[in-house]
Amino acid sequence: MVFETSKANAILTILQGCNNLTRLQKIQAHVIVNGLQNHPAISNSILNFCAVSISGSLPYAHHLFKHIQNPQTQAWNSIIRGFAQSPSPFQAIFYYNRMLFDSVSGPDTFTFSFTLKACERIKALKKCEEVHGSIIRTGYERDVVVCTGLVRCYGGNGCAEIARMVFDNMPEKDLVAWNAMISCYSQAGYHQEALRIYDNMTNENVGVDGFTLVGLLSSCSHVGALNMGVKLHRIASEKGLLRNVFVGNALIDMYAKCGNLDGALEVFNGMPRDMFSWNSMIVGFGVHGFGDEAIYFFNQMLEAGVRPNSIAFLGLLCGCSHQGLVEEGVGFFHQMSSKFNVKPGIKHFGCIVDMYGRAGKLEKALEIIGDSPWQDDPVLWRILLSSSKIHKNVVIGEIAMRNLSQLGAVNAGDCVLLATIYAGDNDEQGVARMRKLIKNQGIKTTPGWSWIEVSDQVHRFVVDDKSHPDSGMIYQKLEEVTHKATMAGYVKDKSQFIFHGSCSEECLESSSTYHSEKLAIAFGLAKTPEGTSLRIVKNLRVCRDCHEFTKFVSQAFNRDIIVRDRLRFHHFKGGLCSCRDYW
DNA sequence: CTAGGGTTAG
Repeated sequence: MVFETSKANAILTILQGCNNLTRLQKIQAHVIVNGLQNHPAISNSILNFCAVSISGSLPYAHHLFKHIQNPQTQAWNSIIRGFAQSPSPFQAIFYYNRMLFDSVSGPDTFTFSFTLKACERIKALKKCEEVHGSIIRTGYERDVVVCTGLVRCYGGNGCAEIARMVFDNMPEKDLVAWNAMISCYSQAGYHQEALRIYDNMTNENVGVDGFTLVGLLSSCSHVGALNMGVKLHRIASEKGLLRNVFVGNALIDMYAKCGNLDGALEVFNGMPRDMFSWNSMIVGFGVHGFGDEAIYFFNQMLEAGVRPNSIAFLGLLCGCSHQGLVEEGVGFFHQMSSKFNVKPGIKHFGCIVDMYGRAGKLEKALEIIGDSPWQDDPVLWRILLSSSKIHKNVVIGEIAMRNLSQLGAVNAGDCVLLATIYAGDNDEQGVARMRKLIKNQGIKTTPGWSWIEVSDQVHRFVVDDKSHPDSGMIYQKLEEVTHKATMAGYVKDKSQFIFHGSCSEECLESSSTYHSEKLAIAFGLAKTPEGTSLRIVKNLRVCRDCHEFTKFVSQAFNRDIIVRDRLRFHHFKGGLCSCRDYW
């Protein structure tokens, strides 16, 4: 077929400036009048606009595509890309399959990129592996962009190790590829690995941008790596990235999660803000138990014209609950639906149950669960059990456990909580029953660990850890620390296994010796200058013995020790803890 | 002459 080149070129130019569908349809009429509807570049351009542009129309693109005879690779790419970024990415896979099996046009790097995006979004690991195979067969496995897509796709499907293998095999890596690897680790929870990638990166001289910093800062938040975070803050400042909201928000979160709310506030005050910025501040105050501040920031957010979403309320309610602001919390809870049109989710109900429970109103907490749509979920019952522990209430504790049991959801932590309640009631048989339950039912325990950051390195410890290179020194130091703490008044909880108030799942892992945070504390004391604060992050809740230990250590060594456990922050200072021994 | 990487909660 012969086309009139000058007319075709004119139409292509007009198409490039097209920004809405009505206009496109007028151009299309023009195309038909001139007999150019089968001109490849023109039909591709129209198709691409419809499939990809925000003002396009995917259903219309779908319609157009059906009428193309023998679509070329570019046309397939447009339709695959359109569906990959649409609410139904599986359609992209459908077109990819058709392209491979029914079409003479072969896939290229673009095809693979878009298809991988779709696999990532719908979590299609099998398809990802299959596409990976095709990439190797067609010889595209050396392409940086395609490999970056593979890294993300494997990472998003929970295969960080395979993502890393693809990454390591890339013949050349640019900044985007490095950033993808960092965010893959960070989102998969491999925070130490994410931070380690940064060291490799600096050796390779690829530079750093906002994306790099955001991924790294997110990992710093999770492991409480304040020193590293501060270093990244400095880099952001040098590179003029402090006005980048993504970077700013990641910094706010990092400071808040590392227990430095002043730092968070300082960043917050010096940047353009969006909903994330407000939420990070509110959540930050909330998890530290500063309800008044969370409420203040919530109101400021409203004044700034930002509509609160469910996360803002989560932070707000968490703060109210930990500070004991029951009336305020319940008020906000009702306003969620009545005033802000935010539907309370299970987590919000959890805050309310916790709020009443913590305040000692256990019957009211029980009533809330009964009125909630989540009686069949273990989460709320578990919170009730935890409240029963704080108030040593055997009756409600047993009700909570019975419900957990009926749901088949009893875990080791639950048994420990109830055993602790029994122990406080001097019910040795009750404790023995819980111990037996765990043993006979083979209930799984979560392995406990603690992180501590010393200079730029994050060190991780488990119970009775001997794997650290400085292990010998650490145990020696621990003896000294225990001795000094004892001189200050610490009495070791000698009972084996959750008697007389020990209450962490970590107590199940070992009948004696040292929980992970004691090792982290000893290491921190040995490796940091006198007077500096120690920051520890652990994945389980602190047990009574370690809590007492840390209080006396903070006094004996005159150190602030900030422990972030699974649920909240404990600021130890001068022999006292900010949780006032309620947790 | 169409690609790839970003923050809160969980």
